[in-house]
Amino acid sequence: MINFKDVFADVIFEALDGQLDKQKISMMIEKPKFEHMGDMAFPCFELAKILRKAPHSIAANLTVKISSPFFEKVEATSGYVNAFLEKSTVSASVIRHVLSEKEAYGDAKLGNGQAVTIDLSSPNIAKPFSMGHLRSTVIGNALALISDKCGYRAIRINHLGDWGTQFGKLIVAYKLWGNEENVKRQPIKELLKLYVRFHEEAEAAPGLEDMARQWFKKLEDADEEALSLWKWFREESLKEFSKIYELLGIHFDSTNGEAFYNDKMDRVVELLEEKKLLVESDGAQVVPLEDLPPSLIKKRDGTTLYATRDLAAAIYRQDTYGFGKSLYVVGNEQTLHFKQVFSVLAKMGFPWAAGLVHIPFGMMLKDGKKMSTRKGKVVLLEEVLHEAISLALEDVLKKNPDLPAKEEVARQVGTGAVIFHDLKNYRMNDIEFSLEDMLRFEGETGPYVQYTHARASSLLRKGKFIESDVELQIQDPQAWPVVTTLMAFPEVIKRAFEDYDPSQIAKYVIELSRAFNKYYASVRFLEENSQKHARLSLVYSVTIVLREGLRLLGIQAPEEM
RNA sequence: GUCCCAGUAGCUCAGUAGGAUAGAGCAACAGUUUCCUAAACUGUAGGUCGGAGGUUCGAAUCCUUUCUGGGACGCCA
Repeated sequence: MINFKDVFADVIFEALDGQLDKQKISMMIEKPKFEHMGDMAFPCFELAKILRKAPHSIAANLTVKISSPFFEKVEATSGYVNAFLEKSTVSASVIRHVLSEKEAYGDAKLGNGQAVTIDLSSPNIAKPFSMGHLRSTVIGNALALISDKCGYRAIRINHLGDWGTQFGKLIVAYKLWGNEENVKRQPIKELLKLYVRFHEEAEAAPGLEDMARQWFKKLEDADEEALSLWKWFREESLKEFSKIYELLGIHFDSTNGEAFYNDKMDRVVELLEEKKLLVESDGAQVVPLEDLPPSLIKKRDGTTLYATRDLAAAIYRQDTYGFGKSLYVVGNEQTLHFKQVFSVLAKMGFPWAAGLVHIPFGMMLKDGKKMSTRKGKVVLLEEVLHEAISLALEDVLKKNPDLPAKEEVARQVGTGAVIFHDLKNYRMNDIEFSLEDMLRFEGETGPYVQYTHARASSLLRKGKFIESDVELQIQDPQAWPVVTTLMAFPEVIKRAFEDYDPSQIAKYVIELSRAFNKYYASVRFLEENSQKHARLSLVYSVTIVLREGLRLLGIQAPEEM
């Protein structure tokens, strides 16, 4: 596809006679605010200083010198050179391109097949999968899909929270108040109940905390009873989590959690000692850092900490996957921790440390506050998903009772709503939990985009459109915003990858849907006339790009709903 | 106390490698279906871009300062 921005930059460059380099010109070109100002604009204010002339006269001057078969008109307006693309030529070029590339449209060759590991989801065993974990899961999954689209090879790692003192507490609570049947029936719910009860009772009986510490010690010493309880809790929890992952359509390449690195910690400490980076401080072993607080490697009692574990994990991942980039999709409250870990790895002399990136995100808040597992104040993701799916099913029954596979479509739409709701906003924003917002299917939502896709698909079906009908000469003026939006897709993908920001794709599919729905309202597609094939060719392009955009967010696009 | 993130319409948010008249959605109100999916579309109303300084031809966007909310600051992860 011709890059029309480059074309515009070229003609400006020539008209300017080398007074500004092409790169600079290209950066200055912007999209005008309003449609009546054309498709691309070049502001002349900066030139005014260099040329010592008024911007509007520079613009007028440039305008006269420009001519290109791709522009139907170029005009000078209040200091800008505004270019209007030759609609029929450009439309034909865009549609031809999308339809020949299909779902490969927008593929970028940034990664050259390089591996990128993505640390995502990472729920804690024996704790409910909360709305908070949803964020890491869907953002991470979208980044994985976007990375693949950009020529990387994404490796999804679910770094399970399957180790730590909480298991001591859990074992104590289970031995005191738990029973096997209840745990088997509803593992997470029951384990959470035990966990919450432990904290309640521990307030009055501090001895419980000591027992918990002892049991965790036993676990670390590979005590048989402790270990078998731990394994069992882990398995049951994982079974529960996999239901959610299945609903969301997410899979992992590795579920090696914290426990996996238990036997790899000593080596890290040795390495740090070899490189003379460890220093004693208040009885603990730390690595001092410039501009950052020191990183704690070993506690006073000789045991390791989470920093040690993350160091071990990073080294293991480099050895195993040879990643070029390694992304950690973890909440922004851990920003300092990752800065420290990355900085220690750099001090250790690993050149690949430059490829480590923390992808922080804002919290899911409830009544303006962080949700607390300990007090049992969490919203369970699985319940939200089921709620969303059953609401979607109600809508399907109401609006499209003859639809086959209603349950599957309801699943796609319900989960689509939940995922999209999370991805549509910039990830650093805190999100106030609102079931009502999450289950909304109208306006700027996942179902709105899915609905647009279904509508468009329906036109192709009813119009009996086939590949050989493709016709590129579209004439409707209302089609133009659709075409220009389609044209922007590859840029959006690149930007989303570079900023690690899936919300840009979410915003894009909304924009494309809006443009298409306006078009839809203005034209009768299935009328038999000379325009039918050209119109449906554009509709076909829209379905391809919407489906691909949604796919990159981890959302499916049903053909009917 | 130090550091990080955020503050834009009643609500949720776009817009932040400075540019033209600050945009959507929700909620409110008024419309659109003998017609391809009304989960849609059209219109009305709604703003001192937290405040104050500064840089600039030009600032929601950059700098300084201040207020508010959230978070992090060594033996939890």
